Amino acid sequence: MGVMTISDDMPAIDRFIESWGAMGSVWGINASTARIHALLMMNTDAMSLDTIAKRLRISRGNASMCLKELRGWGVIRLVKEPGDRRDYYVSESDVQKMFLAIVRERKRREFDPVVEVVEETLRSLKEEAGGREDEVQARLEQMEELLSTLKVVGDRFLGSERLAKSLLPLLLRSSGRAKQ
Amino acid sequence: MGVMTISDDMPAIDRFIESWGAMGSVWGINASTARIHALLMMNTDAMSLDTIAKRLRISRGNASMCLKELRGWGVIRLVKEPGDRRDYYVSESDVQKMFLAIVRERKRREFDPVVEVVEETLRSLKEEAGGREDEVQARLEQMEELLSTLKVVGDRFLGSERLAKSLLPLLLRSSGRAKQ
DNA sequence: TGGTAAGTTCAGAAAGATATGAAACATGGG
DNA sequence: CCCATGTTTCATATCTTTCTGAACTTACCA
Repeated sequence: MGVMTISDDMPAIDRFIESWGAMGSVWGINASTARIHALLMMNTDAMSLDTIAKRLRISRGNASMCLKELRGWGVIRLVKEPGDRRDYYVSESDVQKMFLAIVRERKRREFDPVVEVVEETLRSLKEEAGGREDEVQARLEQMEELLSTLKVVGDRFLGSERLAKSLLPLLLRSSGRAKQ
Repeated sequence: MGVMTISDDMPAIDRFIESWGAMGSVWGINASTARIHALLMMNTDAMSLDTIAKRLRISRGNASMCLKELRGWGVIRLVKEPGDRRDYYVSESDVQKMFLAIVRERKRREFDPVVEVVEETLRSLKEEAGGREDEVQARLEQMEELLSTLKVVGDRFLGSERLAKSLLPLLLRSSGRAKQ
């Protein structure tokens, strides 16, 4: 059940689902969640929880939690068919938007708080060390710089939908590698 | 013993070590490893495995493995004191360079292979779908675009020391799952 | 009402990641 | 050659994350 290995003789759609699952763990989303996401992206028609769970061979409970998470990221949407009590799900169609939504949210809740603490401790260390210990002071400053760079780039990049979207193709073009 | 919570009344240096440990898990390095790294960054003089393990209250075995990993990332260096059989370790002094070394290496061994499989499956899916199914085709193309953008941004970003200051660490977090 | 077909939650099982400590391995002197 | 000292490896323990399945809730309809 659940996650399987990717082999050549399975249908392309399944290979995609599994590889997207692996992709998920690269950017910090668990495999089941990413697999559901992949499945919905490849299905234009809405799917019920039950169908999804059966298709991916995961429990209904797990599917329910994953769908909740995906709803939380805003990358899927619930649709109701009239005269049917079931909840059906479709993927938002703008893939880049989805991607940004996830990255942004993860940054906000995982990256930002940690960086804040590190910065705070760096400040105390600098104070404490006063002017002494050149080498250490230099490293502290380098680290502060690194952190603030990370923060600024992150904020700039993720701050605005428009900026992010227009920035990406720009980088693409100037890299000299024609896309597609 | 080992990892502790960060509280105001502990010395700034320890607060830094612990917070850098947390930072580590944001970009996919386990806490012990990141803590050792922090300790070495804040110590200009070389430290032996034994001293490190005692200082951080972790086992010598664990310390040994973490040091090995850090050597693998190229962010610490082994130095020998004449007339002493012990191995001493010092951190490379350029923090940004270290950071880049880690991110670059993680990209190479975790991000690139996964992206490659996803791309391959996207290609087969496109072929398979032929011209039919507009909506799905459109999504496939969007995803290909997203992937190639990520790749290009990553390469460009990591290719040049100067540009290379962020984005990927935000995206790349492995939770340690996809080793080597 | 009671029955049923959903959806959600959550305690605990299973899987996975990390850490320990002791045994195996190395090496440099006497 | 053997001891002392230091390092690495690895089976096992611990801690964390993910998943399951059953209990619980809700909404509809006869």
